Amino acid sequence: MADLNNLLSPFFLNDKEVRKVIELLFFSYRDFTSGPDKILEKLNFGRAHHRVIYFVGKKNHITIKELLGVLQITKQSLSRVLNQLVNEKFIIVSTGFDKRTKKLSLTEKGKKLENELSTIQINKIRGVINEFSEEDINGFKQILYEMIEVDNKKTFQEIND
Amino acid sequence: MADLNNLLSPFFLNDKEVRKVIELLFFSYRDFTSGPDKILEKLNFGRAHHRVIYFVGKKNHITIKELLGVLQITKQSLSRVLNQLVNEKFIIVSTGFDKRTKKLSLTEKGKKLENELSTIQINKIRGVINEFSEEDINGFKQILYEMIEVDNKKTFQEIND
DNA sequence: TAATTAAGTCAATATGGCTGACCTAAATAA
DNA sequence: TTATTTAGGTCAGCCATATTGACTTAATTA
Repeated sequence: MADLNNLLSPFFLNDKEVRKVIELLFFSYRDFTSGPDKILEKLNFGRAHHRVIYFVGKKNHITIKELLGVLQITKQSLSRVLNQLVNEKFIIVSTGFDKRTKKLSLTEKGKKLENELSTIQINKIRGVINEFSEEDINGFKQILYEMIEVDNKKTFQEIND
Repeated sequence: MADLNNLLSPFFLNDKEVRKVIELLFFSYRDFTSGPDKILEKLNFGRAHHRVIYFVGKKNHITIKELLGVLQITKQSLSRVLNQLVNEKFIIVSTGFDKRTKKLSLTEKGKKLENELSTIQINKIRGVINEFSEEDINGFKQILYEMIEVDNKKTFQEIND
């Protein structure tokens, strides 16, 4: 009977309940980014710098084009932020096999910052999901994944090859 | 034995897996806000306007101070956005019982826009969670809630009285 | 009456996006 | 081989959203 109920009409949240989810996303995402924001501020960096550092750390030798695909900003926007990171020696650039391309890597200084920023978010997530079951955590990840648009799901898969 | 395993050592995600969660949050939040962003653009509004409209819609007669508490921005930042919304007749202002305070409300025009924006996000969430069990959805909400800082949990509770 | 509170305003600054126009060098297709 | 496409860069200007600091007004509360 319990299964039947679920088969015939999936669990339904009314508008009021769905709005709570909207708010949970807003509040949780803001607090999720606030930790790194404080560290970045001291370096006169912003969240844009964090994203670049994160994804260069994620995929060593990532090209400008790939990075633009992940971040979905214009190259002019990326350029300003990336040049700062290169000038301040958080990132080094080398030439690819295809000599038109450039490969980005974190320097030791960059790795140190990446680690500092990511550790905050990793610990935050770990602290939270520690209290939940494997099923809850898998459900959480799956729901977030399904909220991503099709094209960006591909991007997510690609950076996790 | 299965329970014992869970009791002794809770389900553990290694750094690589937690990093996937970081990315899922980044991608999903970006796509979550992209729908409304397109509509707002036509009106020469941004996400800041959306937030104001959302929370005024959520709590009719909200005061400036309360709104500042929810949004956590400076009153100078709020002022610019709010004045635009008032000038363009999406929001009306009245005086509170305490005559120092102001009470904000959506006009019919404001309600229409609020509905248009929220419907996109409500449908998106509903479309996703439709595929999941009640347990998964509750887990999802609880995990998001636990990611919120203590003080902001209070704010979340307050706006949902 | 004095202090506090809610709200507003002026000015300057920083960040992070955008568009448009234009350029170079390298790879690839005709 | 020439033409086209691709990867990347750059200059200029614009807009949105946030900040800090200083100051004001009016109303409430101590």
